[in-house]
Amino acid sequence: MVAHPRYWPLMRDPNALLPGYALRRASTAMMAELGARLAPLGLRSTDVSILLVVDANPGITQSVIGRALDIQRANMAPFIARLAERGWVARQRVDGRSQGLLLTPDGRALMAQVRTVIDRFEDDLLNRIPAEHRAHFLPALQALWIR
Amino acid sequence: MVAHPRYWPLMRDPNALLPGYALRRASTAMMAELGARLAPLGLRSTDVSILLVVDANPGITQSVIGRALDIQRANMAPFIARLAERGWVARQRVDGRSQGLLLTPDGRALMAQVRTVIDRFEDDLLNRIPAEHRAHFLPALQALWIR
DNA sequence: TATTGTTATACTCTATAACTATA
DNA sequence: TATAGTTATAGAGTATAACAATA
Repeated sequence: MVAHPRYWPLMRDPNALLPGYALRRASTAMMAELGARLAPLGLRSTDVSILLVVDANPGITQSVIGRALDIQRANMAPFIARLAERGWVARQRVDGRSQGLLLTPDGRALMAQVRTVIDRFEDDLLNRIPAEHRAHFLPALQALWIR
Repeated sequence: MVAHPRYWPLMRDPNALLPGYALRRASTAMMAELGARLAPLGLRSTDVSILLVVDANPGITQSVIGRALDIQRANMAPFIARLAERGWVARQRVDGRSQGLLLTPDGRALMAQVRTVIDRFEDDLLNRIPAEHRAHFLPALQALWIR
């Protein structure tokens, strides 16, 4: 009889040596962690990405945000609708088709809390990386998606 | 009148400076790329992760694979069923509850093709990273999810 | 003609609960 | 009592197609 798989003796996982696999596992682990920290604010990570762009670019439209964050127009609609419904984002007419987006006073108050969570999260993430690799992390990632 | 958002002049994206955000964008970009390369083989990236573990650990059960790859038992079932249905993986009794998994001859032939795709993909991924950052990439990622 | 915002829809991935059969 | 495999289901994220109003 074979050893019971529950106590598998020397499990070999070839995936762990593949940068692509490690990238996916690291991403899902960190996004789960971030999601847990944002849940008390009623936000998900995509909400935060959108709010940061609106805050830095008052009057921007959801189409432009979508192109920057690589989110389809069709998928932006419910995100913005939810942020507006909760009173964090306001829409102002740009022309007959477009509406510029702004943070409301409530939205700005929320962002103060968001920044506390994000700063802490990013700090903790970087500190999990051994010091000698830390400075290389962001440039390496950016090379994989920017442009 | 404001500048039309389509031609947004100096769009500021605070997200691009956040390691956590860059990690997510890099991961989704690379997984989309891998998905496109695996599609001709009728495989998705999770199939490949599973097949690599089975190949390296003949007789392993799907529960043990799930714990290694962080896939819920309930979500492993349809993956294994599909791989067995296509004739790439065979099940053999371990005890009344468990079944050990093995690659079939067809499965081994498929793996030769899979390895060609994966080797090329991982090579291309690393080569997109500037040389001075490259060696730091895998150790940094592993620190974020291993253990 | 092209673009914005929107709805509808579908597919994947992920998470939980519950069931059976077995240990 | 705990585990393996399974089914059902629900929530996200993501992709395409289509439409009305507008440029």
